[in-house]
Amino acid sequence: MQLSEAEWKVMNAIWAEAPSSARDVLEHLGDETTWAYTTVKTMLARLAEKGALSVRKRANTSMYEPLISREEARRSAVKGLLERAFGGSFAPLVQFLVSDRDLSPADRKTLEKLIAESGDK
Amino acid sequence: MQLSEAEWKVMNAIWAEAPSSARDVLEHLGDETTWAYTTVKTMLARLAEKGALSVRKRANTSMYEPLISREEARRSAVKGLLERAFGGSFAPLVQFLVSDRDLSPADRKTLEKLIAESGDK
DNA sequence: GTACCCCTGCTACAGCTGTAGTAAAACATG
DNA sequence: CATGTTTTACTACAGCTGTAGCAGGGGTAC
Repeated sequence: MQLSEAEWKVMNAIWAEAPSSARDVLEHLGDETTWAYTTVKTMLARLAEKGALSVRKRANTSMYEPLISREEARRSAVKGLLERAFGGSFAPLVQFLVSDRDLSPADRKTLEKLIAESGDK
Repeated sequence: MQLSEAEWKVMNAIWAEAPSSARDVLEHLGDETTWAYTTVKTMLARLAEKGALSVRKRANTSMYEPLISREEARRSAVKGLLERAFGGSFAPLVQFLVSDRDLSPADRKTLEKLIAESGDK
């Protein structure tokens, strides 16, 4: 499942705390957006319609919960990036990450550490 | 500069060989798409308009060359992914990559090797 | 029970994206 | 040159995305 930018914002809010009402989402977004309440509602409706969220009425308010996990969504997103921009294979992406001049020494350190740990598993 | 899926396809063709005519691009795409010639033309025109390509007429045919590098485009794409899907920071992405269960042993090996090499520099 | 506020279900609408058609100019070729 | 082939410039149009308005139902506080 591919998510658009606005959809990611909403899903991020819901993964952070579920179930969430539209108002919860709006509040969670804080000053990350200047959306109207109804904009959030529209996004939630679209996400529910495409199967990313479930809706359940509690009193008169709809509560939303994720039907897809953050992991799944991330996997799709990474896969999409890989296909569009890196010829579909993994190595060029990693190559790019480690050689990107925007990568700070701290980031590089993080990378090394993570890899080392993953090797230990 | 963010590129859409179709734009990536065209840019990939042009990075592979520039300058390219619309027909060159279409041929380069091969069976990756079933686009009409005019679809390629439309994409090229849009990319030129948004400053990703330059156009120069050779005889009666327009030749296109990249104005942005693959590196730049990749950087933007990775940045976009990072922001939408990984809270904007690098570590979670790498964390995800190394722990992704879709990652083959070969990929993991690649990752380790690349990191090790980058450490050597 | 009326005035207010919140929530819901619709509808709207512009800009972007994918995909292409058409008309007309330019060229190639017998 | 007349005809077929390429190429170009322009236009089209549906679906997706971002962004929101409106009308009406329900609760709440007097």
